[in-house]
Amino acid sequence: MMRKGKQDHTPKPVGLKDLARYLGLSTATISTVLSGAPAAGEIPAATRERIMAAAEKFKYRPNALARSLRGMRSHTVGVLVPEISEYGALVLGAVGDYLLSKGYFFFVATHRRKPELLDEYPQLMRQRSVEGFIVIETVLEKPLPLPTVVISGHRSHPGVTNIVLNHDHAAHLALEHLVQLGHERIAFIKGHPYSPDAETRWNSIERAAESLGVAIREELVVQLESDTFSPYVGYPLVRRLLQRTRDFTALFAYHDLSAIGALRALRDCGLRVPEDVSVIGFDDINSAAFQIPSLTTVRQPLDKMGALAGEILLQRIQGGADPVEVTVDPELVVRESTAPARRRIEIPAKLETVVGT
Amino acid sequence: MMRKGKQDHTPKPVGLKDLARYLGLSTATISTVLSGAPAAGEIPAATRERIMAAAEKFKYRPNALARSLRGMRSHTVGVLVPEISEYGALVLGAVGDYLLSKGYFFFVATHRRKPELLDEYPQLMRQRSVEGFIVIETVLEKPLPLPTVVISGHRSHPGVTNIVLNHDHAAHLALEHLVQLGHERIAFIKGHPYSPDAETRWNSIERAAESLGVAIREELVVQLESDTFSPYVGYPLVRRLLQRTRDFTALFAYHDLSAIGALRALRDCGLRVPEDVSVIGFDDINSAAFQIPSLTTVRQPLDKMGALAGEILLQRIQGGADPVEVTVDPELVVRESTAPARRRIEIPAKLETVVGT
DNA sequence: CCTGACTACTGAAACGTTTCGGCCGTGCGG
DNA sequence: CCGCACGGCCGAAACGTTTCAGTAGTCAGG
Repeated sequence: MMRKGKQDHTPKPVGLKDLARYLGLSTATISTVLSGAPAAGEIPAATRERIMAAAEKFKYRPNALARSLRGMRSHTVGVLVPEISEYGALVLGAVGDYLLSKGYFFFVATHRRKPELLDEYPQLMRQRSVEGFIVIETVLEKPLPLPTVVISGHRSHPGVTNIVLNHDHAAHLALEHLVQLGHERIAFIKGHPYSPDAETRWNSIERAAESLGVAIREELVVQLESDTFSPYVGYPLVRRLLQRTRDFTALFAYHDLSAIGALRALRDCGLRVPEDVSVIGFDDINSAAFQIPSLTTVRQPLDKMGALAGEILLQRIQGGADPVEVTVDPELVVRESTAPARRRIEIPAKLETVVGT
Repeated sequence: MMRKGKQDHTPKPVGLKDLARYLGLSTATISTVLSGAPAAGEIPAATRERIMAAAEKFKYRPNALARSLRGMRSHTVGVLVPEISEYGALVLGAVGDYLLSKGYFFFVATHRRKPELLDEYPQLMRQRSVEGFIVIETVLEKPLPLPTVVISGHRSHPGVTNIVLNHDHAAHLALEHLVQLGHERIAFIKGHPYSPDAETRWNSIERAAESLGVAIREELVVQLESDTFSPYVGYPLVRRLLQRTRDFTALFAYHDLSAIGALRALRDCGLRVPEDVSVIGFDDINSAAFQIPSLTTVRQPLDKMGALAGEILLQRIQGGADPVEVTVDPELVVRESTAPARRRIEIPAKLETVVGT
């Protein structure tokens, strides 16, 4: 079914001039009153009310473009995100709610990790007069030309505020949990080389491991490569790991996403979680709780981080405080995918196959 | 750590006037050339190149606000979405990619299903001169004052284009699959009363059921109520259902989300999927494939729907074709959560309890 | 030498606000 | 009756573009 052509073009919206003509006043006066400028105090209440009433009557809506052009304040910020994953969605939602509540709108651009897009979008946004940037899960090669708040970015630049998780704390929470359950041989999934969090978190894990007396064994560490943002990221990796060795009782994944893929890979290889292998994830995305078994994980307060990013950015835009780094704390969420380590069975080599079946 | 005050304010960007002064030309000429207006043909190549070179040299970037104000074209659209769920994220990503590729930017607002926000945001967006709206998964009470494309909205309004799944086809695919596996007693999770898709889909299910000779039993139908967008939506519902009766061999959920919750509820009640109960979802969100068991589902081509919405909206903005409804086709994705129905065990009533244990 | 056509531009208005300096009229003190 | 202060409002510029109607200058044709 089809309609033809353009429908009735919206009737030209009423502007300040129309009101001025109607009221027999100048646009200056009306603008002063309606925009609540301080000078509005000099206008007698009677006139003010006349103006209000007329504005109401004709449903006057100020044109934001003109206002921004004149005032050099656009009340708009740009949000840069690699893609809208479940992680990104949570942060984006929180950022958006905060900004909207403060009268700011925002442009979103997904740069898909392409350097040329990551270059271009901020430029385009600046042409559109955004007042600042929020950058999610993205490595910034150089600082942007406006106030910027980066979530999980991990790169110091002059003029950008980083919001980061306390990874030392996070790594410690997770490993401590495993150690308390008696795990000693722990496998790890490291993050993608391009993931800003990956390196930081890995360093934290190394530190935590050392302080807890856990050995990190080369042969039990695998690294994410593939670029999809489905749980499939973890799957082939863990399959390959299991082909090499099954000599571990716990797996600490980079992600909930990769942990979920790992769950599946373990099961497909005949291993039970958590009886044979404990799995712990990271992030606490919505679906983590609804895996079978439900996923033990380290929660990042993504909503808080998003709201915080919005708050700090607006502060900075208004020329306020200008923190270089803000740290938020993780939380360990224990569910079903972790359990006491299976007893290390000391078996004479010749019996091993028997027990293995 | 803190820095003080506002840092070096971005140096005033160069404008047309600056170029004009530098080149000894008028802003009119420069604008004509740089914006590629048809009249640029009248300017000799030598001058054109001089202008280009200067623009390049001073990194001239036209101010989009001024351009929009003058030209009454903002190259911006507004996107309205209840919240950024996994469903919304996929659509939003696709919409965004399409729009960005065509030089459009977009504002996103999450109305959280609050009527007052749903009223207010379109107004605010119009003040910001958006040229049209894309509305996702939202019931529109009245048409918006600009070209509008609605995804999964199901409400006819003059001037709005609906993009909808072929629900008849979808319902038929799903039920046919179950019937072919021998299922006769099928439980259903109906959508929330406020979900635009819910009613349409339910009607389709009724039609499909009739044409396939499947009886829909009142006592096997439950309806979503809660408003979270985690898989938890399905959980308590299915628990309650199971308390009433276990006399069904398959469950057709409204959602993948609710299906995932159902998986968990079934397992918690000691039922195996798919051996005891087959489960089929809807949407095919990313995590559907990575449940254990992986979820059989009816896929909605969300990315396609998003891109389509963008495409149609831009067409309409340019005064082009104006379809009232566009239908896209679902696809059945068979995974592990469905299997042949367990044999109906004909039991004398007196033995029932025994068998039940 | 005048006319007209063409080339290569320019001037200025317009888009819808905000804002600052100024202006007019009234009332009061002197 | 004059001057001044003040209340109440207005004019116009400015924000950075686009675009339309010109207009100087050149050149060919008559």
